[in-house]
Amino acid sequence: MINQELAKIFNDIARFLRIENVAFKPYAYEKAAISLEDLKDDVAQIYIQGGRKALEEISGIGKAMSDHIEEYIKTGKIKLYEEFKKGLPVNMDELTRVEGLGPRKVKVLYQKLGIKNLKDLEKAAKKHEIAPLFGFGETTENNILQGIEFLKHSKGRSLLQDILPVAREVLKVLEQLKEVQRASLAGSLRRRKETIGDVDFLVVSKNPKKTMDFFVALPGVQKIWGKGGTKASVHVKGGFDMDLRVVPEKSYGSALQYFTGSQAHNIATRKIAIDKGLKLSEYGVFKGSKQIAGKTEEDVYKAIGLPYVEPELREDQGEIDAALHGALPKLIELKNIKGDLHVHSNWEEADGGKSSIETLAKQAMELGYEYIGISDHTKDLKVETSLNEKQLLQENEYIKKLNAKFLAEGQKFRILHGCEANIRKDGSIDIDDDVLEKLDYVIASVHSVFKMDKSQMTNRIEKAMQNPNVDIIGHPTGRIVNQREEYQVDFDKILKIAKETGTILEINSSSRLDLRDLYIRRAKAEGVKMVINTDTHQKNQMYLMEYGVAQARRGWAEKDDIINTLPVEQLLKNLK
DNA sequence: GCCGTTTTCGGCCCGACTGTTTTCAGTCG
Repeated sequence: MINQELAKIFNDIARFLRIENVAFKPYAYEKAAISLEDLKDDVAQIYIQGGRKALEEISGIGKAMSDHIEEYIKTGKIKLYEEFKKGLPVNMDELTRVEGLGPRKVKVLYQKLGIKNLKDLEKAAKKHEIAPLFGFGETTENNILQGIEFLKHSKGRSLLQDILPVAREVLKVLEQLKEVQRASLAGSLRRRKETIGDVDFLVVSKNPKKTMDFFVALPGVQKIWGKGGTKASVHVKGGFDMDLRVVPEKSYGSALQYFTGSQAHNIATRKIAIDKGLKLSEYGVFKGSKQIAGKTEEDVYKAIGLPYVEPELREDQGEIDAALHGALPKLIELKNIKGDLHVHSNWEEADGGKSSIETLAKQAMELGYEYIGISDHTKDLKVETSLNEKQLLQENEYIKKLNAKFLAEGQKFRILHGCEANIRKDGSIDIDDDVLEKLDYVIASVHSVFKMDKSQMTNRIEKAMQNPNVDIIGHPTGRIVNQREEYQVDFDKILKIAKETGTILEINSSSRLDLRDLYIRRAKAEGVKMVINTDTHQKNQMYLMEYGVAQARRGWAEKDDIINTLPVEQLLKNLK
C-alpha cells in the first residue's frame, strides 16, 4: 500500500508550504493526507481500476492531488516534492517530531547551521550553537535537547490497552481531590483509538493551582513540560505525555467536546455552528458575545442542532451527516456481551500462565456471562496445548461432564466447546470434518504463510468459509497493532462469501484488534454478523473484552451486529 | 487546493502558550 507513503509526502509538502507562508494550501494537503491515511483500499488499485476519476471521488482529492498521485504511481516520485526537498534537504518529518520545533525553525536551523536531521540537531545544541540564533535562545536550546531525549525514550504511540488502565488510576486520584468537582479523560483515549499519543485529563477545580501542583508531582513524572494558568503537561516514565486542563464549570461540556476531538470532528462541528450564526469554542457556544451553551456536551450538541455524538464516532467519517439526519447508530455496549467464544485453556490442569477450563468458566461467571466457548489451538500449530482429533473428543467429554456438574449445582451457565483450527495454505482445515461436526462451533484462522498474493489468500479463506463446519473466521486480516501489517486479502470478496455462507467474522480484542474499525463498518453495511472475542491465552485476559467492544463501537456496530450478545440458544441457531 | 441541500467563487476552526524580536511569530492541540 502506497497510501501511507503518499500521506507522508503530502504532510511534508504542507510543511514546506507553511514555511513559504502560502495560505490555505497546507490545509488542503493535510486534509488529503488524512484522507489517504484513513483509506482502507490501496490508492494504486483505485487508480488502476477507476483512473483519475475514481481518485477524485476520494474526499480531499481534487485535480492537483490526483495529478500527484498518478505521478507517484507512474514514476515513484512527485516533482513538486523533489523540488521542495532540493531547496531544503532535511528530514522534515523527523525534526518536527521534536516538541517545539516546527517547519519554520527547521528552515532557520538548516540555513544557519546546516542541520539536516536529529543527529545534527543534537550536536549543535550540545555545542550551544542554537541559543545565539535570532529567534532562538537558551530556553529553546534546552527544550530541544530535552525534546530529543524524550524522543529517544518514547515508544511512539502506545497501545490503548496498555495506557487506559494507567490513565484510569490517575483519573481516580484526581477525582478524589477535595477541590476537584468534575474530572474526565479526553482526547484519543476517550475516543478509544487503537493507539494513544498522549493522555488528556480535564477537570473542574475550586483551586486550579493546587490541582496542577498535585498533577505535576504525581509519581512517575520525569519532566514538567509546561505549566500555565489552565494547563499542565508532563512527561512520564514509559515514554508518554500527560496533559491536564482545568476549566470553569460553565465551560466543562464545551471543553470536553473540544479536548476529546478529533480535530476533524471539531472543525466540522464549528462549521455547523458558523452556518447557524453561532461560534463554538472550548469556552462554549456563543451567539454574539452571549454564551448559550457549554456546561454539558449534550447542551453543546443541542445548541448547534445535533443529537449527542458518542466519542468513538467523532472522526468526521460521516457521523455529522448521520447526526443531522437522525441516523446515528445505537452503539453496542460492554454490558450487552453474554459470552466469550475465543478462549484458550490448558484443558485439564492449571499450568504456567494458562488456566483450566473450570477456572476460566468461573472467571466468565464473575464477568456476568451466560456462557464461555473454549477454543484451543489444533494440531498444525505446534504449541504445547494444540489438540489433535482424539484430544478434541476427550476435551469434549470433559466439558460435557463439567456442564452436567454446573447443572446439578443449579448454575445457569454453559461451557460451549469449539476449537481454533488452522486454515492451511490450500484452504483446508487441519481437523477432520467428522470431529469438527461434533463441536458446538469452529473458529478457523490463518496462522502461517501470511505472504501470499491477494487472490490466493482470498481463495484460501473463501474455501475455509465454504466448509459447513466453520462458523467463525478468527482475526480475519492477520494484523497485530504496532507489530504486523495485515495480509493481502480482497475484503469485499470475503464479506460477500461470509454473507452467502453465513460465516461470522471475529473482532479480536487482543493487541490484534482485528477486524479494524473501518472493516467493521463495512461488514455491518453488508449485513455480515460479527463476534467480539478476547483470544484469551493467559490468566485474566478475559477483561480485554472491553477493547473489542470499543473497536466495534468505533466501527459503528450495534448490538444486533454482534452474535455474542445473544442468549446461548439463539447464539447456537445463528451458527451454521 | 478543495468544495458546495443557500455558493462553480469565495470562503477555509479557534484559541493558548512560549520565548523573545517587547508586539508578535511559531507551535501546539
